[in-house]
Amino acid sequence: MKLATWNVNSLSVRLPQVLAWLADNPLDVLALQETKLTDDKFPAAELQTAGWHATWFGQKTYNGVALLSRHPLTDVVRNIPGFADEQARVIAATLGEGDTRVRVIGAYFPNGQAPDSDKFTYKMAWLNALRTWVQAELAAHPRLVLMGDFNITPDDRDVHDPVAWAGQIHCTPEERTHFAGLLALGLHDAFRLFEQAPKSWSWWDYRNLAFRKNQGLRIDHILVSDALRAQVSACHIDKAPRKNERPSDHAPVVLALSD
DNA sequence: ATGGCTGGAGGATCCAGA
Repeated sequence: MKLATWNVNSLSVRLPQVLAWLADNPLDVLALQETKLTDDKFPAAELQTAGWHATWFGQKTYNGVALLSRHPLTDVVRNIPGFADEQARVIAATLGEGDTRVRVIGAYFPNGQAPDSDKFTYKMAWLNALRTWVQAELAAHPRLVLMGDFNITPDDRDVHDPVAWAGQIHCTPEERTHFAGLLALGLHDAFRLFEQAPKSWSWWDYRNLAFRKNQGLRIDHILVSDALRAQVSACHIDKAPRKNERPSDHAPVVLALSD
């Protein structure tokens, strides 16, 4: 079974690239972030033609998340229950049935803009709500994957220039403490279960030739629960779509689970 | 060059992203 997450920075712009990438990279489930589409504009028909089930949750201009799946998805939850939020950032669903079913949560974590901003305060509140809810989800669904654009670098290995980024958004101690708090629930950063090349990023700024110079951050993550950890056989970042014409600024992260 | 692309909204620039 293969799962992936990809912040596409507008699904209407990137749908052809998503379909092309999926044709070359067979998956069971893909979590999308920043679809930037209201629900009536979601390209369900095109995806269905390509053989994908989908569930989606979006809004105008900003945010928006979706799950694409080769198999039906059930028990869909949109956003964090009990956390009033104008912004469409979370979609969860269950794949399969019986003892091998997997709960999948796709999330677009708040950016936070700057550590002294109101948006950072919102990011902290959102992260608190997320942790409480994920803890409950884990209790109900031990086989769980939490993946998406976390907008957090877990540590300095995930930052191309840790000195310049020290204390900046994505790299503050507060954000990293929240990331560690998710791991403390019994989740594992799948990428770090394996030896990885140094300077592995999932995002590169559009400006400054950042991709060509490989100046980026690792902010897109796949966390797997204790119950799934033994089945994780690979996790990698696929840089190929970042080389496309008119690319997303994020690359997909891919997880393989053995049967 | 001290925020240098990109997408969306709207119809010129501005907001937001990370």
